[in-house]
Amino acid sequence: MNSETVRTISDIARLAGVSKSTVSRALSDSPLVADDTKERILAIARQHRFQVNAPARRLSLRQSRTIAFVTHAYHKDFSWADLFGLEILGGITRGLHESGYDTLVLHVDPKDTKWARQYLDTGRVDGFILQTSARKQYHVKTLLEMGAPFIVWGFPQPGQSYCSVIGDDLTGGRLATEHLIRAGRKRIAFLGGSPGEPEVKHRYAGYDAALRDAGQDVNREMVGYGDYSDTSGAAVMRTLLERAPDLDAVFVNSDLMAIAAMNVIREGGCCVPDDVAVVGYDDLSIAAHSNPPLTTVRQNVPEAGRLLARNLVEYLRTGMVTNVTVPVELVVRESG
Amino acid sequence: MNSETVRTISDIARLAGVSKSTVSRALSDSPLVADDTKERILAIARQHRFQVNAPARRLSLRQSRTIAFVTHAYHKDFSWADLFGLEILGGITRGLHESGYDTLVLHVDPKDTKWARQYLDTGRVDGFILQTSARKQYHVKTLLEMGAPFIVWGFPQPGQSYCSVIGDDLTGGRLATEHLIRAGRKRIAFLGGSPGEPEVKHRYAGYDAALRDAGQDVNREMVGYGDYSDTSGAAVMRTLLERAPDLDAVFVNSDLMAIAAMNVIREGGCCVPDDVAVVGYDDLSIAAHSNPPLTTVRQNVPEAGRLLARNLVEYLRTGMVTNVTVPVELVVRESG
DNA sequence: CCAATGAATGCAACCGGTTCCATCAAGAGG
DNA sequence: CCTCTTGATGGAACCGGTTGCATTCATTGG
Repeated sequence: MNSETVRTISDIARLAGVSKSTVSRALSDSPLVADDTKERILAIARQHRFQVNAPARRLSLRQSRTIAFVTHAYHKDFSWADLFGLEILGGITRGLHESGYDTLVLHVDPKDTKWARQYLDTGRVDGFILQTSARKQYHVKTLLEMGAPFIVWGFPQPGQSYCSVIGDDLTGGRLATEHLIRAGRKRIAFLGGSPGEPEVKHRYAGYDAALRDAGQDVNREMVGYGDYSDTSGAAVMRTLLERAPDLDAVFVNSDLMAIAAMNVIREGGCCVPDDVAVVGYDDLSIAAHSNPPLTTVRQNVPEAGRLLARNLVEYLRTGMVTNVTVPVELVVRESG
Repeated sequence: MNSETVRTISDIARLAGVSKSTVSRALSDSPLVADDTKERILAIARQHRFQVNAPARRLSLRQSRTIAFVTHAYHKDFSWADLFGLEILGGITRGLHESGYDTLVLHVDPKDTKWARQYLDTGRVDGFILQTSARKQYHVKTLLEMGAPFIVWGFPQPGQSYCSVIGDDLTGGRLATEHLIRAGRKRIAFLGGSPGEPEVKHRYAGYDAALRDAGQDVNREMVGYGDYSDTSGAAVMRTLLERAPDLDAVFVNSDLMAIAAMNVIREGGCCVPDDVAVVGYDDLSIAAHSNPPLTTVRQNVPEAGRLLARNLVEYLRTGMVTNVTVPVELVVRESG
């Protein structure tokens, strides 16, 4: 028995003395095959370490069982600014693997408009997971128009129907701000992500509500916006300190911006958290290892990734559109 | 002209009034097709935004034009300890994309032995890129035995023939150590990666050679080994400081361990670089943003990833085994 | 005892490409 | 003018699966 020659279901069929239809059915555990026949076929398959040919199955079934994780590097290459993407990717690969899907990494140029057709119409992937933030709405629009299956990390546009997973940003903003208020801070700044994003608006709303509840003023000059990256965090933090040198706390919309902000604060001769308390967002793995360790709002990013995967697969199977909000919690460390 | 109905080369053939053989040839720019016919066919294809079906082509050609990036997370999920993997992945996806290949992310359990057959024998991928460090040699052995095409980040085992890309670790160790010597350091410790790895041995050899050239002693108790992760870096740094409290510099085999080591040094009341100078390895993006910014040996990780991709593709095409050493350079920042 | 029923299996078409080989028309050479 | 070559194209098999439909055979009810 030379197992090298057993590559196709026809080979198995020959060995088992049945037709390839029966082998195909046995391998997919069809009830149409008698139990003893099935056993015999599976035994032969195991014995020869048979693996079904993926392209053939994909051609026949017209599905690839592969999902593309769509991202664009913040800079030319992947860098630590893409740490959020890395952590969510880990959850996605796990979730997809659990569902029998493979994960393709797609680095798209934000200006490119053809990537979706190139991967979907060719049958290379069955759907997309969007995490990229720049021009997200534009890409969503394109995908909706072409009827592509996809799921997004972020708030769905009102009036449009598609799958999404998002953190509870309102609660996140509130938790962070209330924590700072409880710690006795009186002049709490807000360093947001990209202005205009619903997520950022919700976090701001939580911040605003917490301040009002505590009877504190909301001060325009204590609010600034970046783009989640560390460099923007540093720049905006500098502006905030110029405009409001007496601020004693800042709620920052990402851990990376928070870490950069802490460096800026220290450069200015202030101490974290004694002079300025800092609360970040996401609770990436790096938050626990920053100096000082970062107090932050945990989104459980890997779990969010897993949900993105499972809900997209569910959508492919049933067409059910899910919009899930994952809970957030405050993780108190030393920065605020 | 309803472009929705144009999905296959047979559709194009009908529209162009030729056979599907001719369309297939025209699409792959075969010289067997007359130029005017080719033009006509390509025009129709463009007009209907035709894309060839990947599974069908893969089935026919028996190649998937997909490469798996094999990794295992350091911890349960991806974390900043996997930053090296993220940056090399960026280069890999770029290199593969340039060669017309897709990138699959494969999270393998280090104990699993079947992953290679599951992806290669099914025709889901054409080859593997190994970056994972735990049990690398074991996986290499398995892949060699099954004749799988692959390329490795790291030193090839002597006597075995397979593709690899690796940094110039000997020079790297020498550059780092010579820099510390020139800065007047007298008691330079070595905090290595996984003991036994050829890369680590070479870096140690460079360290050793530089010390000897400068007439300095090599001291056993000033040498320790971790596993590249930040946690191991912190632990080993603590041990080194216990064994040799008077050390005034340390050459660390990864940026993540170096950053963790700097925190440990500071905890002990010492100052970086005044009391203890630190030189890292890799020059990940995070090195420029640590506190203080890290002096480190740059490997140009994204470019290494790109080389891994291109050389594996080259191997698939020609069977040519390449073993490339990429140059390293010292990047002087503030930590040492 | 025979027809109807249903379970198990086989046949053949199909998924959408690639490519070997045959065919055919036009031009070259004798 | 006829054969030979050459270039362009078509026909059909093939890649390795899945599945609708036909077939076979044993069982069961009338």
